[in-house]
Amino acid sequence: MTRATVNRSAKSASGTARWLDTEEAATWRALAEVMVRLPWALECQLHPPPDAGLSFIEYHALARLSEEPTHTLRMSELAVLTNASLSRLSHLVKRLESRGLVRREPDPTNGRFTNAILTRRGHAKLVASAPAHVDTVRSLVIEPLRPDELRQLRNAAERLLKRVRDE
Amino acid sequence: MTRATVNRSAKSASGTARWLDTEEAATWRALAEVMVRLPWALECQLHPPPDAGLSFIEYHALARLSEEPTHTLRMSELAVLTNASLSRLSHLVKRLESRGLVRREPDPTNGRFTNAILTRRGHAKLVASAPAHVDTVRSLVIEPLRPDELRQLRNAAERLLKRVRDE
DNA sequence: CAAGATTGATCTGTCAATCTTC
DNA sequence: GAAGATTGACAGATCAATCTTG
Repeated sequence: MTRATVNRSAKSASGTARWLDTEEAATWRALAEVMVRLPWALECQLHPPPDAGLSFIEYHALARLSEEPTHTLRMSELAVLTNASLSRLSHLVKRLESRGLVRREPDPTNGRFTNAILTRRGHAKLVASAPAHVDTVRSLVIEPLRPDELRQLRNAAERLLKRVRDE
Repeated sequence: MTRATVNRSAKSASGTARWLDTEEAATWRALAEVMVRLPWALECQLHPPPDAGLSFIEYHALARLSEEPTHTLRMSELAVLTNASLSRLSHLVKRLESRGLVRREPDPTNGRFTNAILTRRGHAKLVASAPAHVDTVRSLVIEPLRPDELRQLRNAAERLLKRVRDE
């Protein structure tokens, strides 16, 4: 893995190694565990046996396509929207295509672009999966928190994102 | 993938599919993006090229071992502490062992258990990696938030964990 | 036979290299 | 030649099956 091109400037201003205090460490541990367990729980819910389900990222790729009036997005746009690399998305869409959930064709306007298009079957699959998935998100993320706590969570998440995005 | 044994009861009480409102959806999107980007940023920082670094879970496995007075934990205990399956941990520790960072031996007390033991080299590797990693965590998670916001984040994370743990 | 641990097949993601279109 | 996209080799995770010890 040579991911290191992505993140460089991740160093504290001082340069000295200041340790986390008890409270900070507890916060970090809780967040780190959420980052492992919550995605896992959602994968489990979307992948019921016998396995004809969707992975988390497959679900969101279909969902993003369905939000477009034309049910179409360029591969590069879809990659950004799903937080995936173009390479990952290409492999992913190839699999979805082989299942008949998505179709690809070159953009008539500009042959460099590839359009990913949600098929009828893909849309049906999404519609069939969405209610249970949304129920799970509601149950795991929304319901456990009061409205003010939800706002606080959103605030914190957006602050962290701002930092992690422009590293 | 047959992860579905893990999560069953993830359904809203009503059973009807209630959609997320705008605010809820924004919260969920922000959290979902954090769950993708933050782990990735940390992997990048721990895996500098040329790649002799540690993955996030490798780092934490070594860290957990180092917290034990004997630098030793049973495989099954370490699996729980790192939120990994025993199978995943077994593959992982085998790789760490081949790099000389960890050593395995059967528990003398009870041959069914395998002890994972941090080696001198493993400890050195951890000590060498820790400052930059902690700096990154501080920069990406601690510094962007005020103390009260940190407390709110911890509170929210722990509430979500309580729900997701006993699904 | 149950608990702890390991193994092998398979699948998905990463990286680097390549192909195509403008 | 650069941008968009794809490909193939490899690394790591999952699942199911297996091995081992008590």
